[in-house]
Amino acid sequence: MGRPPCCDKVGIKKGPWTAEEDIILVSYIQEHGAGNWRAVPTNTGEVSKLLYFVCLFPRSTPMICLLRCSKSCRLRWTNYLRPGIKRGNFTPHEQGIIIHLQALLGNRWAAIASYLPQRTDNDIKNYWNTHLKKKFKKYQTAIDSSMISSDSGASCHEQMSKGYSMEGRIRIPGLTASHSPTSRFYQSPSTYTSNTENISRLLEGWMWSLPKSAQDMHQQSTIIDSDGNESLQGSQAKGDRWSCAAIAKDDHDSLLSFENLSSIAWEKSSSSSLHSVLQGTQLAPADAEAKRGVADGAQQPPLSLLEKWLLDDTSGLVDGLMELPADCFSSPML
DNA sequence: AATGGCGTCAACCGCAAGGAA
DNA sequence: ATTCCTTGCGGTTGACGCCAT
Repeated sequence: MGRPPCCDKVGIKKGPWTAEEDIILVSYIQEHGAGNWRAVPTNTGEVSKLLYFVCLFPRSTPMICLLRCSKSCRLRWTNYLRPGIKRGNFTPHEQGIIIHLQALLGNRWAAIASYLPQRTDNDIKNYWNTHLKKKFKKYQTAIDSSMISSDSGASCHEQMSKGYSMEGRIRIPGLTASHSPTSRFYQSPSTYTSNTENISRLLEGWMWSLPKSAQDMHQQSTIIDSDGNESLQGSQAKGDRWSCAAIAKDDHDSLLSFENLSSIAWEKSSSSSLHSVLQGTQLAPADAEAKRGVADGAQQPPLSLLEKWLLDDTSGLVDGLMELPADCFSSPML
């Protein structure tokens, strides 16, 4: 119980991870797979030596083990380095899911994250705390002040969930229709199984200081986001510290061969949660149809009130309130 | 230009659950 | 049955960047 023993040792580093540490960790996981985190800090010395040997580390880099506790290694992997993680702004649809599930599940971020496999629970938690919670409170206040005489038995949160649920949704036994995830957001875990984007992104940082011809050989791994912008994220921004002169292509390719690693990682991380949620789920015909629509890239249903509101923060609460479902203001007391 | 306030998010902490020995 | 270890989870913190003054 309690903290892993390594965290009590003197010399354990804290604070932001460096690019060197990320590379050591990723290389280690490529070799040994994710898990057995306790062994990571002590066993990464060999990885460090290898990276030094193939000139991926500058000559000045000391050959050391990761000076991180096992827990820190695990978190760094699951929240940042793991393949398949989507970073950047949350889409209105993702926001809608989060608000909807938060209303249902409370602050069970891991459960909520299981409906958004590309997002980590930490990401969702942060996003809720920094963006959505405030928006929601603002909205709640506006509603509360407008429905003094309405049904007081249900909270505004519940009322919103009710309103939000008026559109077709997956029905999951044990969950009411209003509390089910929206089918159009569901993606098969297989979508992420072979996603090595994060790792490639990380490793690409190694190439920054290579001659242009060498960089061109790996140009295809440049990340292009949904808006078509090329991007380099996270630790990669620190990549300019690398002074490696050249890397034999074979060495590089071997380090880039993360297919096995990512498959293992995703078999473990994505199949369990998402499948367990949906296991035993019987889709109503309409919902099954909706799910097929996702696969076909079909037109999405109209945005709910809440989604509209999220899309336009300045749209004015009064307008939004006018669009609330009728039952949101109905009161059995009247 | 300096600085103070605020927002964001990566990382840490403490606890609990589950499994192996 | 108990202990120990690993992993997962949610709350919190602190560093950093942006912006207004």
